Amino acid sequence: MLKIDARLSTPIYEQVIFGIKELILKGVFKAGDKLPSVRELSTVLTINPNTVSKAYIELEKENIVEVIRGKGTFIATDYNTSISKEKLDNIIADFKKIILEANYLGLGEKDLISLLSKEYRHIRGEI
Amino acid sequence: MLKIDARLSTPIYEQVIFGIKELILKGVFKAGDKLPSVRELSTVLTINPNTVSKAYIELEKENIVEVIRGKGTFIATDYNTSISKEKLDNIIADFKKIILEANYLGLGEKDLISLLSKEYRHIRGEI
Amino acid sequence: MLKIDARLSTPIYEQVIFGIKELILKGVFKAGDKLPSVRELSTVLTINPNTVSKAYIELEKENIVEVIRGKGTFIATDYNTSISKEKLDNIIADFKKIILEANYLGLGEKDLISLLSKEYRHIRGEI
Amino acid sequence: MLKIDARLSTPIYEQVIFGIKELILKGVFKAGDKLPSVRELSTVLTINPNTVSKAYIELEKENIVEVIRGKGTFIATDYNTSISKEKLDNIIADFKKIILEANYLGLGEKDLISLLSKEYRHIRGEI
DNA sequence: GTGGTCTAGACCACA
DNA sequence: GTGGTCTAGACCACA
Repeated sequence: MLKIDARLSTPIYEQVIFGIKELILKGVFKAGDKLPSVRELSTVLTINPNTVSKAYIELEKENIVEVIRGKGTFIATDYNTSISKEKLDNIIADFKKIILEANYLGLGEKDLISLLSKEYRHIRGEI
Repeated sequence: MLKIDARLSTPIYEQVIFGIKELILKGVFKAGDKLPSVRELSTVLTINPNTVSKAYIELEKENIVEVIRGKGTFIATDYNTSISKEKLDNIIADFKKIILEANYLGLGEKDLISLLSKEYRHIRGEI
Repeated sequence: MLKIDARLSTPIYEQVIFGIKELILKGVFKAGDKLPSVRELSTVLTINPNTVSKAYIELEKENIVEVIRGKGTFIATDYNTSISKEKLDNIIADFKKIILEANYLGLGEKDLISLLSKEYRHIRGEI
Repeated sequence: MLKIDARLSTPIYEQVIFGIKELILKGVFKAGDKLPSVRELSTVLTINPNTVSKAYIELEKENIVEVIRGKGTFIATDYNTSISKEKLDNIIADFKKIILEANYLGLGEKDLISLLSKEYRHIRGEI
């Protein structure tokens, strides 16, 4: 399910973070579920344990998982969905970059909205 | 017009690249226009000439500007707006990241489309 | 194996690029092999790390090597040998220059073909 | 006949040199013929007079033209076709680069020989 | 004046 | 240890 490609410019630990977020959004992981251990996941993905650990720590900072010593890492039960201005600004900055990039592909506003909706359907598993 | 923030994690040369793309999209720079020289822009932005040069070289590789030795750097006259699969995939991957991120801010499909449209209006100068 | 001559007009980073391409063609480097690190090669060749880095980045853009952050630079496993019109045109333009130059050395078509074949044998190590 | 493209990486003065060499090889210019004046040619090609001048000076160094003060520039009558080791080495080095480049386009020895012959026919006007 | 290459070396993220 | 970014500044070819 979770795929890692070391050749991508996206750091591996970020790929792990997004992979887990995707599995949560798709409902594969639910609140309270136990995540694979650092060692386990690093073995399966053939990546460095430090890299998995870094991803888990980051996910904990975002209140998405809870690390309980001696027991393991679990999907947090209390989602913190308050909108932080910083994160919202990041999304807006990302949209800006995408818009500028799309312009050179001949893609306009309607095209991007269409792509965005399509990606939503894709993640929801409708495609 | 072109602002650089060295504190951002986005590399300075990328900020220059996006800044120029934005000025083109806004119509400030038009096909055939001469960009500021490497030295000039580096002085104005108080960054190193090499950093500006790196941005210009990258823009040239994307066919957005033409570097003419001994004369200067100019906005390309023949836009190459063919859709490359690679670049389209990058946009889709970016959307995916945004969707996953937005989910934890309590933002759904409609919210993101709204944000995207708003950013378009912003770039077009309507806001 | 890889020789750099700073006195040549050919930029050092291009000499590195051609040197590595030659080692690949000769079979010294094979798909998946790890190249020397930027620091290592810069020390061996007594050139600046930035210069080696520039060569590696260029080789990556040509899909000849894969740069994996934190791990190293590797010979690409999936060769992309599709003929791009642009590159083919470059070769033809180079041939044209050579023909014009050869004409003033009293060298004609047969002489050049002979020289070309000889160079092939040389690269294959038959000479 | 003589075309200049400032966007190419080949310096303009070199394009002028090769253009004139080509016109000689094609027989358009013959021994003793007068070349256009520096001003004339720079006006026609809309390039800097210094650039044309640099090309003529270089052609004179190669004994291909003779600059006679107050009269103009003429195609030399005594071709110096002696093979200089330096120029021959340059051609061999160029062939080496082409071979390495061609390898990544999937072109081998026979393909290059074929391309070379084709370019000869093209220059001779057979195509 | 213009961009291209290079050095020497710092600091950083990532694995 | 690995590559990525950046500075400060030199020297060069070209127009």
